[in-house]
Amino acid sequence: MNNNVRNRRPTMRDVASLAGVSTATVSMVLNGRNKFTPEVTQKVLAAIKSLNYQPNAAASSMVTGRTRCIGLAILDIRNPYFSNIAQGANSIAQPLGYSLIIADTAENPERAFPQLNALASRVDGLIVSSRLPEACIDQLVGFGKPIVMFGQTDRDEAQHLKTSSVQVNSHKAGYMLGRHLYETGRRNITYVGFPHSLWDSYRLQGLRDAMPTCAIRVISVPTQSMEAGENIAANVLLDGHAIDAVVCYNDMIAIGLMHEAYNLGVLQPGRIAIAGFDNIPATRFLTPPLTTVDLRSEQQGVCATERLLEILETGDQTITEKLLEPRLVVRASTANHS
Amino acid sequence: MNNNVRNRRPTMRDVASLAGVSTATVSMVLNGRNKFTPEVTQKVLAAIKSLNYQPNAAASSMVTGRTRCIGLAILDIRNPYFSNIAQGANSIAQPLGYSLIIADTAENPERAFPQLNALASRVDGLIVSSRLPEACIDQLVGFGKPIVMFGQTDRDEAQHLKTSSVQVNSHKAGYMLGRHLYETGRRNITYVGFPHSLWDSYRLQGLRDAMPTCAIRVISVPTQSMEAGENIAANVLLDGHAIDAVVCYNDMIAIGLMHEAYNLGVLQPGRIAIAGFDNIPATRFLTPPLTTVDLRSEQQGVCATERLLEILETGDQTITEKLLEPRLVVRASTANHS
DNA sequence: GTGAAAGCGCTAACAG
DNA sequence: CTGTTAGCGCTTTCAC
Repeated sequence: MNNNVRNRRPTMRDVASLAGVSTATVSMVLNGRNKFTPEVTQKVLAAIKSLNYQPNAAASSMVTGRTRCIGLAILDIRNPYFSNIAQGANSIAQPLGYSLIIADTAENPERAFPQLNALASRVDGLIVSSRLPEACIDQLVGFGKPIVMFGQTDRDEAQHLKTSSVQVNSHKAGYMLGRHLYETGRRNITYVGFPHSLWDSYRLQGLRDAMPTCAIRVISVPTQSMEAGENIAANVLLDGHAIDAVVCYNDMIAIGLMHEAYNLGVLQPGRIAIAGFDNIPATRFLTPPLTTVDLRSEQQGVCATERLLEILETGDQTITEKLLEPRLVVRASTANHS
Repeated sequence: MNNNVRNRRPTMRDVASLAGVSTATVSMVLNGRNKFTPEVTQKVLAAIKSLNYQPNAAASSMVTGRTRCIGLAILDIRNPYFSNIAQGANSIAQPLGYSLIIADTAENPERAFPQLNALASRVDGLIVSSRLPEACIDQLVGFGKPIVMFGQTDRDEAQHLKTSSVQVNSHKAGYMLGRHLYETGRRNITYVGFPHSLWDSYRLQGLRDAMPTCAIRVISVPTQSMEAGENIAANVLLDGHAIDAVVCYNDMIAIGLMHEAYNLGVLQPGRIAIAGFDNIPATRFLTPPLTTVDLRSEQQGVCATERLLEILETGDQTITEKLLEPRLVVRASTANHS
């Protein structure tokens, strides 16, 4: 009556009694602590196999205080920039036995906060990529779970950074693209911005600093999507402004804008340069291929996860800032045929 | 000494003693069970806020036996087909308070099994999209956690389905595309297949059935990526075969192939039709826009999650099959200018 | 080297 | 309507 298996999932106690050892032994065998006699180890393993025993993660978490889950809060999993981050994060987390819980906060922006709350209670630490209200970040920090942010620039009253961060130099990214356009003779630039993003103004400033003698016209779009680029194309290209280059906040917008520009028949190859940011995989396969600045999205995911796991494993709470260098990727969309 | 807060995170007991009630009351207030006097509710809420109390999800799971997490096993989060599935799943799970744990099994195929093991122990149920070895599926089923599969076709010895499933009619998808090509006068088709996928042969058979008098040449690629399409393009287009249409296993392959075809200069608009499957967002923005068959990826994610949550909430273990209808999306890449 | 036992924080009976 | 209490399954000292 004591090693019965009933209908419920087998527990460690079932394994222990079948193997004729104590639960402590089973636990230690599973976690590879002490060395036991091969005989005991064998018996335990055999019992586990025969019962098809699966440890209960919740019970383990409760006593260890660790879930071996990490949370990844991103804006939109369908955006390749974010799915690359997720991929990079997963490539680090998975081999170390950590699972990734992904929270897509765009789905329901007004519910982002409760969602992140729920997330925070299930994970050992968080990687936060979305642009969140400061109050939200403070609250998250208040949970006491380690957080690594992308592009963190906020500081507390004493100008201390609140969390470790990974960022790519947005100003430099804009500057590199600006230089390239300037050097290929472009002087009349329109920047299609996405002011909702933290990084928007840095990219624009980089552009400006690269071509200080040129005025840059700025037009904004409400979402970072191909549709937004498509919708804004006519405004950008057909309102009578002299233009020889359009820089978009990201590749998605650029793709939509470029597509619609050809649709409208206002774009002759080589006349108006088009460029974006991110270097999403599709950019290389467009006609013409799109010039862009690679923001190392996958590497961002890798670095953030490495840092978070380091905090988790070592307890080192030092606030670090990792800065990644952008890479200019010149393709035919900015070629100059004039 | 009894409502001290020490250094650790506050527990429900801290809240209870600060509010001057019992832990049961706190628990019930939080879970919205009984109606308490407004006074008690207020005190509890105030204590929670003042301590910044956050419930411990592991402890709750242990007693309820439910984690409110669901696992999503997909092949590659960077593939828009899969990220759309994830998006659809999230749109259902998130408002109901379920978190999504995403396992990208392509990262490390030989480790897929331990990874899914770890996943299974952390979730209430699984949605499995990747093509997994049958033994792996059996094992997953053996855990006793509800599973919903995409495109499940395996049956046990008695020809019973093992899990509920959501699928899109792949044969019909192929057939619709085949009809379209046939009706626009295409007779010499090359199919660029991805035989590793379960659905590959159904799509091909659908094509064949739509044009029974035409021989279809089949060429395979090893991965479902734009690079694979790019690499195979010369083989497909330059080996002397008469061709007037190329159908690819999916849009990614088609995008790569079409791009390289223009690069090679072998594609005059309207001469050779190109088409794919999935209707990923980028297809609409290509030059020319790509004809494809929409496989309702987001809807697949929605339906699978709805079914899984239904199983979880009602306990209804009936094995169901949900069949989604594909939609042909005709665009310029198959226009006939001859 | 191995077992006994004390909880981890929470929920859900059951009493009151 | 509210409090007491018994575990959920596991890890981890601490004895043996």
